Amino acid sequence: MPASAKDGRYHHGDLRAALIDAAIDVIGERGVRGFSMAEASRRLGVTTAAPYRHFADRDELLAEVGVRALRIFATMATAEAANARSPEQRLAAMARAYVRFAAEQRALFDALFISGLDKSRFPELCRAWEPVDEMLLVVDEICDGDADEAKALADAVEATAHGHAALLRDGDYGDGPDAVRAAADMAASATLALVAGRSALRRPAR
Amino acid sequence: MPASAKDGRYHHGDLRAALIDAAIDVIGERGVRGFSMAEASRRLGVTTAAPYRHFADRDELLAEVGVRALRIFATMATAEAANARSPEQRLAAMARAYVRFAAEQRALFDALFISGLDKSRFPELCRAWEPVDEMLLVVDEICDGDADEAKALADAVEATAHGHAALLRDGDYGDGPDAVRAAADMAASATLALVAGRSALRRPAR
DNA sequence: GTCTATATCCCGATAGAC
DNA sequence: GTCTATCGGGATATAGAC
Repeated sequence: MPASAKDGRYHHGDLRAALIDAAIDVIGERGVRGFSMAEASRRLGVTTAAPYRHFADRDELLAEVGVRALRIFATMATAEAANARSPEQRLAAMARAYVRFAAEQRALFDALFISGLDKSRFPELCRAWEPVDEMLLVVDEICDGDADEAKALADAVEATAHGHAALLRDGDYGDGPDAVRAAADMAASATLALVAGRSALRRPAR
Repeated sequence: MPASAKDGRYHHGDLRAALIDAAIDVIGERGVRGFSMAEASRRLGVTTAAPYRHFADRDELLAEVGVRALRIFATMATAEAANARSPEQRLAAMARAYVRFAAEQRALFDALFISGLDKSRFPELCRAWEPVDEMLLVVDEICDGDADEAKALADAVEATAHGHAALLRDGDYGDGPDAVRAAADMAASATLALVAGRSALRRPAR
């Protein structure tokens, strides 16, 4: 991460950081599509040109929001997994956290997944996935010894968690806390089902 | 594909239908974010105000694209499932079709899932899901008699298929035909794993 | 009832002054 | 680093031609 602005001599000590915060606020209130550089600038009392001294374009700011999103998700997942007794339960807890993250940090989830951002443009954002990948290494304990199966299980669990989170975000499960709980439960039990049926992951599927 | 626009002058034969086609073309070439009413109008040789005689706003046109998307997906899934011998294989074929749809009909998938469209605003679009839901009723044959398990399995399979499709679209599995094949295989085998481990779907996940 | 012409407002982005 | 000024473009609204 490039160093942010120095201590505050100007209107904003750290416009760069303030823009990231403002972006999250705006996305939270109006959605990613309602977010604009202009709106963020307005909230911070700077002109619409000011952000471009810190971010090449709108997407670069969104990517920075994405980096923060992944940090927060990793924190949530770690906390959720802390109480789990078995590797299977840890995996299920991660899936649950994925869904809760989509619901509780909607702005961050949206920046990451429905902003239309081309993530490959931002190496920093790619690197931000690493902690998540590392957490998924629990699969090694589950599949002990079988690396192919472990890899397949990790992929399946990630996709399943993502699917539940995305469909929840899309309104497929309804709205409100009940929908979130339901989606989290579904993701967790689907994860356990994948673990239980994991021998099917290695066979050619056709 | 309906008749294209003559450039210029007089009344368009069926601007409404032409706009839907044009929208799909533009999204295919420039992505959902690159799509605008203005661009579609330009391609059809009408003024930027003309589309608003047929669609209240940009989202209403996107929703219409979404309706077509679901029709085409249902066709693809039906075709893919036609050769399957068992209910399990039909379910896996549907998951495979979901992923292939995301890859082969990127414009339609994007209109549906990464346009940021609020689908609940469009009842017609909600209704367009029905054929998909009906196809998922194969789960009843798999879980025979156990309605709760069948419901849980259908939800899990849909989320898993969606997750693989979304992550493929996001570039997580790389690009090109190999990535598509890999993602489709993963979705299919994950589906079979869910079937195999489905007894875990009913138990409280925590 | 369909489209053109026009006009307003907002946004992304850039250039150059302080 | 930020501001002023500015360009190009897109989303709509309205008025009027056919």
